[in-house]
Amino acid sequence: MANTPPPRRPLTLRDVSEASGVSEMTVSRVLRNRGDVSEATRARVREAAKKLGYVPNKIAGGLASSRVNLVAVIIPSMSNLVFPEVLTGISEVLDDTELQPVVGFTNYLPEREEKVLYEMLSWRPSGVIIAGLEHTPPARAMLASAGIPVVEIMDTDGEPVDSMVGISHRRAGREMARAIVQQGYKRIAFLGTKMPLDHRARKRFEGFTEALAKAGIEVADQEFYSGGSALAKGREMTEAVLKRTPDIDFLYYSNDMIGAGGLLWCLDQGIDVPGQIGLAGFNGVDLLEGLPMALATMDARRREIGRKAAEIVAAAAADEGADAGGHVVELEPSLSLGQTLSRV
Amino acid sequence: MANTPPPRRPLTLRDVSEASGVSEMTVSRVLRNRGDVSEATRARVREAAKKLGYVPNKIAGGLASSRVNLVAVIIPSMSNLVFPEVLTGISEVLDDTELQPVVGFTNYLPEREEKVLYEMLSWRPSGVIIAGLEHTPPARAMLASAGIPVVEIMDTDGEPVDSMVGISHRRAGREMARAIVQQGYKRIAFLGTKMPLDHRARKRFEGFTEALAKAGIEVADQEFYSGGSALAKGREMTEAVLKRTPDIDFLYYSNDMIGAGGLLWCLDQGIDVPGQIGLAGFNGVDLLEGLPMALATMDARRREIGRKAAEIVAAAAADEGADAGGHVVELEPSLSLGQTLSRV
DNA sequence: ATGAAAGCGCTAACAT
DNA sequence: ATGTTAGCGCTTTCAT
Repeated sequence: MANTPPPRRPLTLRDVSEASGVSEMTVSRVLRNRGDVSEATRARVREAAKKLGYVPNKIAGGLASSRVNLVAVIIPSMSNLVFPEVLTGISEVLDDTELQPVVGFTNYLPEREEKVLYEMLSWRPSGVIIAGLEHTPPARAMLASAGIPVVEIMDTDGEPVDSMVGISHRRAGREMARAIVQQGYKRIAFLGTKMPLDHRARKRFEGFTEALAKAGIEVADQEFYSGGSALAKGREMTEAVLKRTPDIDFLYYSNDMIGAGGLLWCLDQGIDVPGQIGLAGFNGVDLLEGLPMALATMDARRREIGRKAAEIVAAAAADEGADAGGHVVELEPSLSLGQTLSRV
Repeated sequence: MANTPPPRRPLTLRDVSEASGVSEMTVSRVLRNRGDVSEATRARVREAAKKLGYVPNKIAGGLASSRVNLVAVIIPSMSNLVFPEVLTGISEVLDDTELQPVVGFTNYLPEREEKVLYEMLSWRPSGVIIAGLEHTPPARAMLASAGIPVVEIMDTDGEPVDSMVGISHRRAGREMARAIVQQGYKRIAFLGTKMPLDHRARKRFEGFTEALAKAGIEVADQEFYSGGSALAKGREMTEAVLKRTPDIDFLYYSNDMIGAGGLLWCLDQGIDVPGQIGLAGFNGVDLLEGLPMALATMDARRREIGRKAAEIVAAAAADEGADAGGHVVELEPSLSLGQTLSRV
């Protein structure tokens, strides 16, 4: 058994062609399952390719065909639990296609987003999925003139460049406010991330205060954090708020993790939840099922957002231009009262 | 102000060359900051490129230079909390380089891993970072003959194809067992994921039982799960084990999430932790700081693993072959006793 | 069903 | 400091 010496130069179609005695063109056809090739030569080519350990060069293929099966996915970070879930949705859908996601992170910085987008576009991807509707003017320009499907995700409060898939965070905030008011809570505090650049959190907060205002209620106190362990922060912030404003009867958190921390703290303190104080979070992270009480929350439908966005890109890529784009998919965040918001 | 009509055909270097009256080659030099170009032409080229909205084509560039600044990252999934953290480490390091991570998911399936690897390699990346040391023979062969740095991560119990960065899970299991025995616990249960393909969990379990055996102790009960909300599963499993084997005095969980669920359940039941029953998890997810008690755990140093792996790839990519590869970095998982393992 | 020629958009290598 | 030429490895197009 002669062992093949490891090639220093990566193998090319030519190598397979020579090894199989079939023209490069036909080898290419076999390897891509295109065009008519007799079963006999098919087999010979396959065998040769396998024996050599040939791996096609998509760089060359992409250049020749001007078709690149990459989808650029641009998100703030991986630390925020929601984005891994969106990505899971995206890759579930793309797994059934030829498309491959390529992920870039912006760390919530507009300049970084611009740079990452530029880098991504230079790979000539088949589509772009990008978080949020707020981008720098150059970024918007790049998206608009890229000539590929662009799906802005997470948020639908604004004008998309092309398509958008998400929920209305303003509406989510309003609905939560209404539910809280309806249960008779009056002294309501808001606890969340500092949000200079977290547009979604800001919109939720705006919707929230707006709906409270309609009921003649103002946010009684608020507290913001950044960084650190969310569960621990939730405890700290809750303590701070209740020390400062003891008559608070409801705590609205901008995410479930800090909400869970707050809940644990309240229970530790022997506070009657939801009788004395009600709580609600945001996101519907099922990671948290199993807390002593089910936290009221609103499902942001992250996985579906990922799936829908990927479907739009995949459909457009398959159609090759037949698709006009401009899809708008607004999903409904579903409120779940859990056990911390319903004063039954 | 004449507005440029949106080009249907993507712009090429040639367009910039014509718009600026500078040769394609020099345009290329300017855009890549290579070679000597006078400040004057530099400015003209930059302006033309900007005005046109030119975005370079890396597909063509990659083919011409046979240099592709992508790093293939192959991991099981995004749902397991540890991988987003590894990715964060990787992208922290790569952000300071020309390299871009491209992520592929295997869902813990060896065949999928093989396929994803093949796809990735066909992009001719500058390096591969892949989770685990266990791969199918074809996958190993591809890695070995790819001619690029390969870093296998998470685990160091085995033989790497090239470099590896991780912790010894066997040792992690052993150390946890020793700590538990040292505190005088005797009736010890193991609770974890079903692990036909989770080699790391299996190795931890092996190390764990091995060290217990040395102390003359056998695992008194065990329980496995798959899928579902980890916190909730932790509760259920804990209840099941304690119902079945009431004299258990220690619960070792294969991850912190189920450990946290177990802890919450025990506290609900009024069980004296760690007096009556001790608990420990694995991973050191700081997500969980803020629980009623700090769960004993062992930090798997995920972020550092990501960073180290990325550094190895980045160094090799910079050196261009000067680097022989074959790096082995075994990090020490650090045990933290928390409040659930030290019977002070 | 198979092959030959041309060229995708860039960059390496060599002029000048 | 700038330009010219060739070609990266594949696919498209057109023959046969």
